[in-house]
Amino acid sequence: MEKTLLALSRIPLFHGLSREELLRFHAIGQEKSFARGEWIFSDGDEGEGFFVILEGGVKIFKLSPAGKEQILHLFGPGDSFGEVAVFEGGSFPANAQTLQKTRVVFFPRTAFRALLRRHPDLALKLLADLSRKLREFTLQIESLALKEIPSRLASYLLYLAREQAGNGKEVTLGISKGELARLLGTIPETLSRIFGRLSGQGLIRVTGRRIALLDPVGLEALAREGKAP
Amino acid sequence: MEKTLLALSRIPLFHGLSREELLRFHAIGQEKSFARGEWIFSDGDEGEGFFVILEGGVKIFKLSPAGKEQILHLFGPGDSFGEVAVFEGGSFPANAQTLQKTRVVFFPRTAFRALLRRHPDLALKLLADLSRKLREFTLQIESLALKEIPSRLASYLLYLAREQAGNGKEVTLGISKGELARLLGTIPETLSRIFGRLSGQGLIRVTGRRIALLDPVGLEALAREGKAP
DNA sequence: CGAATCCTTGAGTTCCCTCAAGAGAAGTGG
DNA sequence: CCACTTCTCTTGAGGGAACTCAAGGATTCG
Repeated sequence: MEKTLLALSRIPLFHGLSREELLRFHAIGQEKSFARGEWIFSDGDEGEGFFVILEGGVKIFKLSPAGKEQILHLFGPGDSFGEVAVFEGGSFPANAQTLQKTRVVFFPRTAFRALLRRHPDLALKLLADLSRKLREFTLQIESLALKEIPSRLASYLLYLAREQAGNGKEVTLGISKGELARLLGTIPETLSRIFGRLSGQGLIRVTGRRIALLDPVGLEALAREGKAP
Repeated sequence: MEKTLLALSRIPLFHGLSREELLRFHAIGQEKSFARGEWIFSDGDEGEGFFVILEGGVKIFKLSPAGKEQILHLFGPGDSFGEVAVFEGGSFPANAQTLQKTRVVFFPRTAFRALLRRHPDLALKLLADLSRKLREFTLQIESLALKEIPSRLASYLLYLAREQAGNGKEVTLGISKGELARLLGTIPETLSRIFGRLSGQGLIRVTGRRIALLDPVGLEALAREGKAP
């Protein structure tokens, strides 16, 4: 349908493609819709292709056998996920679940790879895309291994402030505090205590999902703190 | 020199290239040598290109301001590293240091990208390469966030057993126990205690850098253990 | 307005780290 | 080959950050 074609043209991955090229990708893409909280795929599933988000939000996460969750990525419109299974190994390396009502385009592995061979520019864009994800993972590993939780939270708040530039030093969490805990590698109880502690120190003020960054300099210092050797 | 050309042909990334194609990559590659413990690049450095290891070993790692180290990758002959800076962002996302005397080939960013456009097969190989690294990172994040240290160690020992297949359930650490601690996200003291505990439980026997896996089934169970929700 | 979810707060525990010191292994030079 | 330094590893005692368990408040939503 035409609607999807227009949507595809707005996806960064496909920027710069001619209308004709776009049509080829449109021809192999399949639009799919998911309700809030639906599973798109599970860790270890055979990956028959990858996804590009048109609308909504998706979390990519790992689960421990006992059910503890670690969020790896939060993705929104224009982001792609599941590429790993297309280019290597064949199985998805984590779980994917929607955070809201979500529309995606699914690109089947074989058809996409065949098309990719004839579009070196797109291959370079995908290389950049995977590289960005690798870079984000290095930051997440650094966060998990080398920072304490208050420092991880400060880093995340400053990251949000950069994303939501111009909000006058106030950021809005796009996710619940429970999800945020699972993104930062902790649990809601601990996160709640740390919100309280940082508020007590005058670094932030918490009003529901809105966080006022009262002392950006102090937060920067906290974000930079790391564990001892 | 001819020697490097032969070495290039043995690198998985360049498998399947014709002699002529190989010569083009050989033409832009620069061989470099490093002594043991030398820094190849630092976190945040401008990345003018990437590296392929001919001989030796390299660790990629992050440092906290206080000097705590987290190893992200250990690479050996045939492995490449530093690609992230070639395709996105321009700076290296972590530090790289040799573990032994090491020879590498350096491919300058611009020349490599230009060449890559004309070799879609190589682009697909690089996509597979980056995808494998993304998959490994998901495992490492899972390990750091969802497993306790004994479980991380068991996972690593079983991973080594798979790599060093056929050694009759005995593996050899390719790195010092100190490095292993920094790979698993802990410190030598803790690792030493856990080696002791697992030995006491009859799961392993430690003789210097050689570890006998006395109870693979028990180790599998330990490796699968995860933190509670 | 009640149910369900999300969040907060408290008390107790645990895993792992810090600090400190000694034992062992490995490489160096006489 | 042996004393030497140097690096690596082990062991002990103590402390702290974060987790578990439990229950009460606050939102949200039908």
